[in-house]
Amino acid sequence: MLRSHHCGALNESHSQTEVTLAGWVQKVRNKGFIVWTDLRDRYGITQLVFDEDRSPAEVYKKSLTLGREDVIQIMGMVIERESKNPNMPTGGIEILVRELTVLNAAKTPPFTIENQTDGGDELRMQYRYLDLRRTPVRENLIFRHKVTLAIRNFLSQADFIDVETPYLIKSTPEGARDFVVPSRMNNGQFYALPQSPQTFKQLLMVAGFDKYFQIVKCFRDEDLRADRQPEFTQIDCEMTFVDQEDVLQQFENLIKHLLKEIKGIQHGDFPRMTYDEALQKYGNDKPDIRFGMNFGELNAFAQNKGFNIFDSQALVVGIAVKGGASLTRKEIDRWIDWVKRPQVGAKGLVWVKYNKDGTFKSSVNKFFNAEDFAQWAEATGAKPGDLIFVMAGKTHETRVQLSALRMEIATLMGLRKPDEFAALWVTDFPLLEWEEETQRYHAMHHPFTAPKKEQFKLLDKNPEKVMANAYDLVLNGNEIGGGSIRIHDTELQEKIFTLLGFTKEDARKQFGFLIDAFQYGAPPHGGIALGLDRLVAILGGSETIRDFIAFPKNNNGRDVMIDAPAALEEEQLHELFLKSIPKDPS
RNA sequence: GGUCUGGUAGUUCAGUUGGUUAGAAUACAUGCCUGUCACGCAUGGGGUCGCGGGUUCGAGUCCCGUCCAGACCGCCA
Repeated sequence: MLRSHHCGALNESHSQTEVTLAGWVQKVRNKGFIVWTDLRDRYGITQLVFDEDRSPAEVYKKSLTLGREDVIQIMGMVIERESKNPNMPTGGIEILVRELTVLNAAKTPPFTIENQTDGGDELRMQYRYLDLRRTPVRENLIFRHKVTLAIRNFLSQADFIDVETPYLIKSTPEGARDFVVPSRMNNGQFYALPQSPQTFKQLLMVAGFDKYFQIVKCFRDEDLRADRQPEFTQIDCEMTFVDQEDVLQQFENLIKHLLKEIKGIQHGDFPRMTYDEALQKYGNDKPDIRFGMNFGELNAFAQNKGFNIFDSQALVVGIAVKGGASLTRKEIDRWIDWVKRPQVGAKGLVWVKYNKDGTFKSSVNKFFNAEDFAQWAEATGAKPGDLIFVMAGKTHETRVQLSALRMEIATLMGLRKPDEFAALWVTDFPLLEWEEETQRYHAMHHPFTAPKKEQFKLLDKNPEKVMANAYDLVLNGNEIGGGSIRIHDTELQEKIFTLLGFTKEDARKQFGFLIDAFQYGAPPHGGIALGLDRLVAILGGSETIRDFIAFPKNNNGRDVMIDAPAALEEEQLHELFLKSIPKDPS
């Protein structure tokens, strides 16, 4: 052993014992006659003393050469400090060093290894192994470990079995773009990395495993965001002989358990909201319900009063901003500009100040009177002192735009508190969605999702009206999971494939194994997949999943540390039957 | 594919209307300092102002292009 204790272990009770420690030099404080060094490892920091009088001369001399992040080993005596530091666990003691070995000297790191580092994101990612030495980053990963462990324990106790499914599978046209892997042994053919183990977990149900889970990497070749990585981790689950209610109960219990175990929070029963209701009330199928600002539809009170912009639109809808009546004209104009940005795309924004004295002031005073505004206030829940923002336009588009405004205002007003948790289920999603671009239906969830039984007959006449037995789990305005009851009947599955525009041959080619399997006694089943990265980040009080991934990719899907992706050697391309792109002759 | 923001010392940033030798903090180096713990004090080194082109007597600053990074829209069954 290179050490007798770790760097967070020692306190006054160890006084006068001989110890051997090893770790990284966090900081050197040279006071002239005495040198203090903070020695760091995963567990903590212990102060070392090198003293002109008390230390061996050559040890003291060597201590003067120590630099940040050198890896050293020391032997010495635990002594009580003359001046103690009550802010650190080991602040009562220090080690009077008798022997010093530099195990590995370090170059000066490009940024400071401290809680508040001076390094920017890109640099930290490039030297991620240094960034990971920092306490907050390390703690995020330890936090992730705890969440993952709690999930495994919970699911295992609930009789779920962890089964691994393959990463080298087959590309399918539905859904996201696939990452593909060329096959050396099969000329011109490719594997695809799974976007999810969907079909495999269904086959495990056919195989009688009853309850399956896997904490598994999934891959999607789509553009990234703060909460989206090309490879991400799912808690993938499937259950046999269950209906929707069974799945919701099981995983509501999991999330409640995590909140209790990890955050010490007792969360009540999760509210349920249909997809339609979520859009109507929040303009969003993953609403953040921690603060009010519910939508108030104003068509009945705002149309046919001579304001043409409202009269000509399908929907007039508003929200109340608490205390917003005190906003200046300039501040309101900034919001109007904000919603007009191409990212939001609204045409404009009508505002009404509901003053503390009960009067109204608005950008549309000409067309509406106090009685009208009072009805608007009633519908949006505005109280004196609040501000009402109103948008009008096409129904869905306008709701989405107002939702963007609602979320932005809430964020800036500090209403999205990271230590407050509100989960809900969104249910009754449409089974299919009409896609203008390709002029065909596509599955809103995925092609294996079962329609609601009572709506089977609508499939032929009015497919877009059919609801699915699908559900999303939403936490603090983030979709952290989604699932469905699956189709387990060959005939129904084939019908859905047809609706999705597959020919019989295509369906056979893509999913023949599943169609076959369904003919050998497939039980009713359903499941859910939770995004682990997002879940951990939100529980940890952040919406940036990169902070909770050891080696994340950047905006462009690059790993800036190992510099991937990268070109291949000609020889390798040849072996994989891939033609290299000819070099530009110029 | 699109919108926006940024790129100046190892690092994080400031840099006015286009005008003298491009600054601060921190990091680094050297010296001083009898109990530091964000130690303090002094001194010093450190710059292809992302890259290319243009306007101008003169460009870190203005214009065009391009690369890189971040946030968002599209996309993500």
